[in-house]
Amino acid sequence: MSSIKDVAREAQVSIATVSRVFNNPGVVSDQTKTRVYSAAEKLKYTPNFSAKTMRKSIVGTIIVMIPDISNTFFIDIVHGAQDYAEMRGYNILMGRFDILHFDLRKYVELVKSKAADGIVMALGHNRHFASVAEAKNIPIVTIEEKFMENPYIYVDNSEAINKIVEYLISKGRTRIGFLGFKSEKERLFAFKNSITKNGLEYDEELVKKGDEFGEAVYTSAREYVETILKNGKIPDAVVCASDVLAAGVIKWLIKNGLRVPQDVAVTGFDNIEVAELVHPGITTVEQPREIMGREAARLLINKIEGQEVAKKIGFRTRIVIRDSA
Amino acid sequence: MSSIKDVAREAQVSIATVSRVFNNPGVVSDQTKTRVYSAAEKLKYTPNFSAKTMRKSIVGTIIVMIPDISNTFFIDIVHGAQDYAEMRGYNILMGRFDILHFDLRKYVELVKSKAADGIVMALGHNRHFASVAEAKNIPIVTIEEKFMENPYIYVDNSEAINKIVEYLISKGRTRIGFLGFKSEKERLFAFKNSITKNGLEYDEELVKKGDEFGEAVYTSAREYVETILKNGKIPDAVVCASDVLAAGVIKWLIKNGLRVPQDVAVTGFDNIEVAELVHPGITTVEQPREIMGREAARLLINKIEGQEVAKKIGFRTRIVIRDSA
DNA sequence: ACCTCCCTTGAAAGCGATTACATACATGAA
DNA sequence: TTCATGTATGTAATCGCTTTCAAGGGAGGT
Repeated sequence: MSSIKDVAREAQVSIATVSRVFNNPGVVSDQTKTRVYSAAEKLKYTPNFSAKTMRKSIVGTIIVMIPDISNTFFIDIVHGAQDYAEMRGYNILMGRFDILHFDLRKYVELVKSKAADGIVMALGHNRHFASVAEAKNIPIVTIEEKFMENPYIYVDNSEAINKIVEYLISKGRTRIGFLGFKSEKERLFAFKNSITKNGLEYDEELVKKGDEFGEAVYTSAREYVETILKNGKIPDAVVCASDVLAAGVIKWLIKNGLRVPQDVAVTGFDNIEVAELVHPGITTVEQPREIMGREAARLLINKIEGQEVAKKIGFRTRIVIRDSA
Repeated sequence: MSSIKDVAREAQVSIATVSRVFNNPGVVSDQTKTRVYSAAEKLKYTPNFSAKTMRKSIVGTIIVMIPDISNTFFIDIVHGAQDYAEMRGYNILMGRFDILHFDLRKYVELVKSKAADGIVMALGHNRHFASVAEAKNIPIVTIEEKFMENPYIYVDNSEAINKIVEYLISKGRTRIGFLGFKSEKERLFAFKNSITKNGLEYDEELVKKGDEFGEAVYTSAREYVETILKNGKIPDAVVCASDVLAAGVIKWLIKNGLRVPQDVAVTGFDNIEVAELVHPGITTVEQPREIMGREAARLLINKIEGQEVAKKIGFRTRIVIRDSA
């Protein structure tokens, strides 16, 4: 690889001039610029990234961390962040964390060693990770999670659940069940509130806290269906805290001879691809995932570049009506 | 941020010694080591990444490029690559490309500027991108795609399709249709071969080349179903080149009153989450995605580190039988 | 003709590390 | 005691680039 020195020699100018041609072309004469450009082209010169960032305080790379699950929900967030980051001239370093044994230190280290400038954490429903003392003083933005004093992006889960419940009620459903997550309380809480607020009875037996990730999700859905079948108390609608859960519930209801939505309406949450693909299509809540990713990246980059940023940014959700409810 | 110089001063040693403590601790005395460690701790010293890589020839970052679509297929590949890369001390820089207007240059530039060491491209079925002259002489490994003279990872599509076809035949299906991709010929070709080889008639009217990505996939599936319905020639089985296509076909068949698999069996390809989630579950072909990602990373890192690597590595597929066929 | 001022360019310091080479000291062999 | 050897550490060059400071030279003003 040829360096700035080689180009300088080839163009018969100093290395300072070569540097200027690429970083501050305005100050150098046209004639010199031409010479430098053609020398650079001839030698296939590409400025060395490390050398450059060693002199600058900003690297131009941000880390986006998502849980170690394959879920398009998180991918959209990454995409959104990436689009925005690219616009601002930043690259994305993919971080990944094990939802149960989460070690943030590695990534904090990456930022401290100036391999990256900051971190976006898309946490979903993970409440397991501990605070990391080292994580102080490095730029972090989280999504759907508050982490220390850092800015975060969130959606109004209560409002979303309430919208879903009221939609079901407007369709004449009165015995509404809920399948949520073990480690996420907000949606269940919102569900309970919404049910009582609307004058319905909150029935513990129609409510279950399932698993959030991996194969266990399917199992949770199946168990939920088996339970209500065994209890003989069949709800006329089930609100699920994710589309994957909803798809599972639909599948097992149908397998057991129930019709969706005629016998039981089912709603999801997230509006990922699955919601469109299954039959019947899932009525669900859409969160602006790409935009949330963008905004997280925006906050982070602004923070990295020393600007004041908002403490938090909230987004509203939107109900997507399909055939399942 | 404190630098090696600060630590040296604090520990009353030279910077060379500090560097040795972190890179080659064997040669420095225990006493000195202790002094340096505590000085480093006190000053919260973290070695600067750029400064380090400026002296080394290897950066420790590889780029993994996947199409700009949300598909768990590619995510698993990234995960596999990431696991392996981490083991070897490398980070993953997420690349992303627009499946239609693909510009490799940006990422090639990243490698040339030594922001990363090499590229893994998971191409799926994209045949659109042009060769990039600049991409010569940089370490690249592709998945499911041959790109210039670079090593690649592949699966035996013909064998997979043949296995699926023969499975269907063994279940008594004789009028088998195919829904493939516009830009991928291999699977269609394999299908045609398999059909004739097994003494069945290859019927153009039961074959369609659909879209591969995004919303257009659903449309392709719907159009396929509409076409066969309109023609009045209903196959008793449909082989689809992806699970998403298969899910779409199942959905539209059911909507039109046909039963899956009783009236029409449907098979997919990939074994992504969707195959498990929909009802009926999709019988499909599984590719070892994570392992493919791992192997790609392994080849790439070996190449980066100057070892000889295989020209290509093939994987066999496995049929996953569910209810749709 | 002389002095400013601006435009362009070069020289050199410095970013934070690694590492080849040199040096100092202790140890054991002769 | 002397010398060779090995161990621990320091000195300084170097990686490739940015940036400050200085300087050369032409243009314009007086």
